[in-house]
Amino acid sequence: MSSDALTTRERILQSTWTALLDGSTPRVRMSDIANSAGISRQALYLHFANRTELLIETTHYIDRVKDIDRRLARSRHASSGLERLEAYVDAWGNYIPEIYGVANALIVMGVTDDGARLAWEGRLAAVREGCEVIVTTLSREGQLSQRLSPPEATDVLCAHLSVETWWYLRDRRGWSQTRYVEAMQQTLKAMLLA
Amino acid sequence: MSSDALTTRERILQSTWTALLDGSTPRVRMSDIANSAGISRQALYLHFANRTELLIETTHYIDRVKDIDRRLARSRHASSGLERLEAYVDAWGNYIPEIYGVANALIVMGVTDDGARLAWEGRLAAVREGCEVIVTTLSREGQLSQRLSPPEATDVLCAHLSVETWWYLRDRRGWSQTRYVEAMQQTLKAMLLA
DNA sequence: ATCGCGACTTGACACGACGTCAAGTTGACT
DNA sequence: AGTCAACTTGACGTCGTGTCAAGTCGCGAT
Repeated sequence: MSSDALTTRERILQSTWTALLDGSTPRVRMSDIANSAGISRQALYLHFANRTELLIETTHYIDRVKDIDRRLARSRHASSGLERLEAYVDAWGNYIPEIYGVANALIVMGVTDDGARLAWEGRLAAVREGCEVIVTTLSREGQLSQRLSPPEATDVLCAHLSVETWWYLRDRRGWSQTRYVEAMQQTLKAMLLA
Repeated sequence: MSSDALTTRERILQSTWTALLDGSTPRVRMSDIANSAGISRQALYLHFANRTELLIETTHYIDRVKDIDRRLARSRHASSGLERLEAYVDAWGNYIPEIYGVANALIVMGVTDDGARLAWEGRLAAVREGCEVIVTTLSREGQLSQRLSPPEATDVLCAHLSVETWWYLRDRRGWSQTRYVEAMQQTLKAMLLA
């Protein structure tokens, strides 16, 4: 309970995050996390039921530390759909690098683990909601391209903002983070606007 | 050697393919493949060194059976860049469903297995080459958008033709295969053309 | 001061999947 | 009849997850 227990828990979450992020170990093991947190492997299970739960809690920890809500506020308060789109791509596109390690682990685990899959699907659903608001706004303003119905436009927008696309351009093709955001804003506008 | 050995090998490859495709087992095990091929698990290792090699050989088997070269021929022989783009999206977009199961297995394995990662990266490189030809043609014709440099346009094209994007739209959002191809052709044109 | 308790440790074990090894069996060709 | 390749059966080592049991340690309440 006391402040000591909280500290250990947070040390575990922090270790998990950094271990997933630095990528020195391809598949981060429970023992890696334990070592880096300075406790025994078994002690992890005193704080988290299993690997899946630890990963999910780590995403919440990151959200808390990085204050995702504040980042999205600008998009929510934008006046036009176009501004909304740009602000959203900026906020989400710059959030991806923060959660990439955990996201990737959840995606990979999702193949066999229901908990991991559900956790990641929750994330995707949240992103899709954001996309839906943007598309609805654009549509109401008559800005949306005739090529796509609003639901289709939402899907396409969401698909192109995927972690996988970010990873390909940023990691494999060596794009800078700012160029990624900029190009995404431009190409998505070309794709979605009338 | 004789026809019997060949038959067993092909039965294994066929079993691997269908097992990965139907998705009833989340992570296809060597024993699943062996059972479905009607041989013992150990006998698999008489034909393939390990799981990775089996998966890679399966991709080659599918290429042979599905005749990927013939499918891409139309794109290669197209006269204009625009035609090339449309034919390529059609060919590759309709090929994804065929290889999806194996692709996914390779991607997931690639996290820990170098062989699997290299095999899948080879695929990506081949797709990127195709994209590069299209972009070069468009650029030579003066059709390419000013928003993106040719290498950038190639990256963007390749990223949007990813298996992951296909999977999201087709599997998670329930798009039909024809709608996927059609929408991809349209949105990519809007994105890339001047 | 000491008792109890919660946080943590050490060491052992079961399980599932991959991969390996050794000792058969089987069937076709010579 | 003998050989050889393909295949089988059964056992084993390895690695990572998750569980269990028996301890240690420090701290706060009585």
